[in-house]
Amino acid sequence: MNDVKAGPEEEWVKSGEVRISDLAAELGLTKGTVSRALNGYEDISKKTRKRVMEAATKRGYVPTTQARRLAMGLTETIGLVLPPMPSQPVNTFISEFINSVSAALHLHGYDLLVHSANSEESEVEPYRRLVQSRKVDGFIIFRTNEKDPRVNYLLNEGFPFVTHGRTARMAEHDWFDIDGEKAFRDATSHLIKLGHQRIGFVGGGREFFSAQLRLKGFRAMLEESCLEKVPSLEQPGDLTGQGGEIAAQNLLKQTRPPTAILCANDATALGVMKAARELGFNIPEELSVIGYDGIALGAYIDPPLTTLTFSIEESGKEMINLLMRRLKSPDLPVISKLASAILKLRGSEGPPSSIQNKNMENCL
Amino acid sequence: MNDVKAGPEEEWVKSGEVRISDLAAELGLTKGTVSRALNGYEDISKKTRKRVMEAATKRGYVPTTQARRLAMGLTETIGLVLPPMPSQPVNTFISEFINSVSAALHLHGYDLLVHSANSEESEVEPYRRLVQSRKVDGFIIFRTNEKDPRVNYLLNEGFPFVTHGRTARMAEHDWFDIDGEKAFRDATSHLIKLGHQRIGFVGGGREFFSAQLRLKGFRAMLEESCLEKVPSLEQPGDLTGQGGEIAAQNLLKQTRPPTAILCANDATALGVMKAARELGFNIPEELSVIGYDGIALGAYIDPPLTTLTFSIEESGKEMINLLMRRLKSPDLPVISKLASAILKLRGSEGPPSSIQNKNMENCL
DNA sequence: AACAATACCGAAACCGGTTTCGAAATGATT
DNA sequence: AATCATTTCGAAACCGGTTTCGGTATTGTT
Repeated sequence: MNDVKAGPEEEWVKSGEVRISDLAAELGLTKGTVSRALNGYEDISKKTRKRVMEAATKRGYVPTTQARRLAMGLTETIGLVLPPMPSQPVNTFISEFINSVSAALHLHGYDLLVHSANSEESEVEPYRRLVQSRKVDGFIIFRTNEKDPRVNYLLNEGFPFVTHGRTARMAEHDWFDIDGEKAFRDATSHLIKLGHQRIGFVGGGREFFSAQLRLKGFRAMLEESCLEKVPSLEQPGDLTGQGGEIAAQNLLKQTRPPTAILCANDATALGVMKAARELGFNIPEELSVIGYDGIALGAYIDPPLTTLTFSIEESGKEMINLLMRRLKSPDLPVISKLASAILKLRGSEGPPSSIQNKNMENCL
Repeated sequence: MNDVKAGPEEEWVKSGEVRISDLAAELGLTKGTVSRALNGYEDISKKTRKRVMEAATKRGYVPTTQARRLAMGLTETIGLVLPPMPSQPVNTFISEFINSVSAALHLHGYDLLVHSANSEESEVEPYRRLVQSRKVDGFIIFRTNEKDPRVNYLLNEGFPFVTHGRTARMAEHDWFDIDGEKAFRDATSHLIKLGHQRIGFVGGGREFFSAQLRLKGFRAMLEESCLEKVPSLEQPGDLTGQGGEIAAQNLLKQTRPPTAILCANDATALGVMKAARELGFNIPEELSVIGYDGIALGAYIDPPLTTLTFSIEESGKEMINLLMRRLKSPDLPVISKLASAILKLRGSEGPPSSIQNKNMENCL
């Protein structure tokens, strides 16, 4: 039933074994002619074109990618270098991102080359290798740092790329980003409206530009609402669960702990929630927690994690659009796209238990 | 400081712009000779070899991958097709897996091509395309089904691949797998030793072979321990959080609900825990829950999820070993590797509240 | 019917490497 | 010094396509 019934006379052609020269010989044409016929050149008569195309589909001819690419001088491949992963908690973002980028590239006939970075060598080394060996035509870069060596290298090389996230040199390259500043203004505003006056913030490392922008949004909304900025309520983190735990301990052991904590991402938020539980804080009654990333599993914990979420699929699509444009016309001016995150209320936040009433009407 | 100080006389050579013919001309050799010198052929004098290699490093020569591959008739690329992802909960496995596979491939000089499958076309279509266009030399396949069309296609085609997970035709192809049967025997045994007598099981879809094996291990240990097999305690799932919720409701609303639930994976377990909370079951006092996958973030929920875990990094490494062996010698007999999972106790299981004492000593 | 314009295809170069084969140069042997 | 074996490299084919250029064959013009 599953047999490959290959009779003795029936020649079984494994797919992909027919070359363009075979086709040409079979048709009594030269491979140049066959190539032009298949690629829609105008100097081929309708009759021959039809003959060629029929023979091609009949014989199952598919051009060998390597040869085509060599001849045309392009790789039709985009590189994506994974950051070294010391088994970070919630990397669901990465797989979804890869998926969407890959799908978007496929629509343009491009392939995705995923490369891993080992932590022993310089961050730009993988990029250098891929550029020098001409394995890719461009790069997708994510998790940008403010001063990003990868960006510096590629800009210097004049090599096409687009980043997910802004950098110090964002005026010089195409980028896509989520408006984290606005997102955290929104989240902060939401907490303030609930009655919170002491709000903690757990950031990412200073190196992550996006984490800085989130902090900026947080501060801006505090100021706008006439809440004093308390330095001890701003804790650094590292975008991991463990970092969240440590930061939360620093926040909650204070004599006047915050009634709410904003976290630079969901992994951090999970760590914060864990620490809070261990210190006896009920969420959300005694402590509100809000994350950022919208990881699906935040909906399965108790209480479900309120978070700022955005469409990864759309991110991938947009980035590929930017990159394809750049590949087509390398000299076009730099453009960028800023998408917004939305606050997804799931239950880990609420009004503070002790409502410290204070005149919140106006700043004056 | 970051300037590229390119004096007027200093020619700035963008990396990768020097071809083998340039090198040859510069050295007064032919490109054939240069090629052999660089590739360690024995018919090159030490003197010229040294001369060539020095010039190569000095000029920063790196062979163009496309040309090399075309000439050598191989792609040095392995394909990995991502399953269509309707934004599943806990896909942290995938990104870690990609990372480890990519790193392992890199050691062998291979690249990883990640392709996405859209759900509208047949499951094998992406594989067919990659094979026909000769973009890859082999495949990594994961999440196998018992009757797997991808495996059928590739076996039929005689195309190299290795699977993560067994299939009905596992005698015909190389595979790597975690011994899920043993893992679930262990987990079941652990629960029984804790005193549980009514243990529920939430499986994966029938199509996932691995889920079937886990069920098998569960049943085997029940029988070995003389516990009766209660059909209503075995619920189907789909390896998602939502599936876990539904299954848990079916289990916990029974007149005699189980005191423990084994889940085919962690995503399912999260759904089970959510449903249990909503139905008022305390974990682990009134209900023990055990998952499978060892996702890092299971440690951050309350209670931390006890789970069966294994090294994804090792999985990737082993699979690449199998695949490289196959590529080198296509006619070697099929081999496989079975690794074992370990039970990671984190706190979501414990003795049942009402210890239904029954003679557990021996089966007689 | 002679000539120009157009349609169509073959021939060949090319992309940038690798590999085979043979010839020249060198060294060893007698 | 003549012969043979080795070492070393050049020449050329090849991988499988694409693209340019030029030459027929065909059509259109007067």
